[in-house]
Amino acid sequence: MKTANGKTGRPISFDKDAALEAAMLIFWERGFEGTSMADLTQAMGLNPSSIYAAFGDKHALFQLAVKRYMGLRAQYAVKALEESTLERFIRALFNNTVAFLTTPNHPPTCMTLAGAVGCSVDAKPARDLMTEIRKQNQVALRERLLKARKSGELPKEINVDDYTRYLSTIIAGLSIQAANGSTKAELKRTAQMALRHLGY
Amino acid sequence: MKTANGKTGRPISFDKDAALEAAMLIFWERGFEGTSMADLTQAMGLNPSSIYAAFGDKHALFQLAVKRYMGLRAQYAVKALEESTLERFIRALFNNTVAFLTTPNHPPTCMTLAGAVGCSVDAKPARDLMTEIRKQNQVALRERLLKARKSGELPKEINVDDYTRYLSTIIAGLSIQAANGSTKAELKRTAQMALRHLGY
DNA sequence: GCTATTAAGGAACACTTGTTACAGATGTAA
DNA sequence: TTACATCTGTAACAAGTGTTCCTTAATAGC
Repeated sequence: MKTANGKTGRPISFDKDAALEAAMLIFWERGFEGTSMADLTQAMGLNPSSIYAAFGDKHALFQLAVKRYMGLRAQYAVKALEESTLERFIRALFNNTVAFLTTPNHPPTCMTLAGAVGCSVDAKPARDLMTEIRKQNQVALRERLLKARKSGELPKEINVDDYTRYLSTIIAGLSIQAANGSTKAELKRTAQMALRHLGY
Repeated sequence: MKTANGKTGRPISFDKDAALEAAMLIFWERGFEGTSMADLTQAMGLNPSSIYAAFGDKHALFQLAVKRYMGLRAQYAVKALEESTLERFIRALFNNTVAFLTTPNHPPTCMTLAGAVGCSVDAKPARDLMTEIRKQNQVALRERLLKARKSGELPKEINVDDYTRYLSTIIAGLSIQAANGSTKAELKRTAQMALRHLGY
C-alpha cells in the first residue's frame, strides 16, 4: 500500500530540489512581485498544478525559496560567526560578503533587498519576511559582539547595539553598491577601507 | 483662438502638481511594479484618461514622479554640497540623510531603493533609472571630494574613488536601516558612529 | 448664437495575473 | 488484472493589468 517514501500512487517525476533552486534564482533576480507564475513554470520546467502540489501557492513557494537561499547561499555571515576572535570575525564578515556578492551565476545582490522593498499591499507578507530576515541577521551579529564584549575584545565604551547597527549598515550598503554594478575589485577596496576605519 | 496658457478648449480641472505629488508618494511606498494604475487613479483622484493626457503612460508618470522626488524631497545631499568645508559637508551629508529618512508623512526609505531593485523584465527601465540616479549621486559626491582633495582638506593618500564608494555605501546602508524600522534616535547614533570612525 | 478644441468620465479593450478543475497517465499493492 | 492513489498536462477560471475609445462637458473665438 505504501512505497519506499511512504506514499502510494504515481511518484513525482521531477527533481524537487532542482526545481526549487530554479525558483529561488528568478525570485532572487526579479523579486516576489516581479516574478510571475508563468516565469516560474518556465524556469522550473513544471506545470502550475505540479508546482502547487509540490510547493503550495506563490507565497509558500517564495518562503521555501528564501529558506533555501538562507541555508545554501547566504552563508557568508554564518561562516564568519565561526571565527574565533572578534577581529577574524569582522574581517571574515566583510570578505565573505564581498565574495558572496561577486559570485557569478547569481544576481549581485542580497535576495532580501531584491525580494521586496517597495511593493503592493498584496505582496506585503513577502516584504515583511525580508525585513524580518534582515533583523534576524542583525540579532545574530549582536550576539557575536556581546560575546566579544564579555571576552574583552570589544571595549566596554563601545555600545553594542550601536556597533551592531553600524556594521549592519555597511554590509547592507555593500549589497546596494554591488547591485549598482560595482566590480569585485571595487567592492574589495570598499570593504578594506571600511575595515581600516574600524581599526582593522 | 488661444487661452492664456496658449491652449484652446476645455481647461484642466485639477491641480497637476498635487496629482503628481500623490503619484510620487505611492510610487515611493510601493515601487513601480507594486503600484497599479488603479492605485494611481484612486490616489490622484483622476480617471485613467486624464492621467494619460496629462502625464503619459505609467513609465512616463514614474519618471516624472522620480524627477519631482529628486527635485523636492531628496535634497539632503544637494544641501550638504553647499557646505564650505569638507568636514561640514560630510557632517551635513550624514545628518541630512538621517533627518530625511525620518521625516514623517513619507516612507522611511530612499525612493531609489523602494522603486525597483528586483523586478520583472517589463519594469527594467524603471530599475535602470533608479540605478542611474544612485550612480549620479555618487558622481556628485566624488566631485565634492575631488575639490576637497585639491584644497588639501582630503589627504592625498586617500583614494578619492574608494572614499566616494565608502561614503556612498554607508549612506545607502542607512536607508536600508531606516526601511528596517530603525528609530530616529537609532539612526542618529549610527550616523554619529560612522562620523566618529571617519575621524569627525 | 455657433463652431472648434480640449478635458472628463466611464465603459471597454486585449492581455496577464494567480489559481483550480478535470481527464488521462503512471505508478504501487493486492 | 484490478483497485487505488497520486502526479501530469491542458484548459479554464475570475479578477486584475495597462491602455484606449467614445460620449459628454466646458471653455475660447467668431
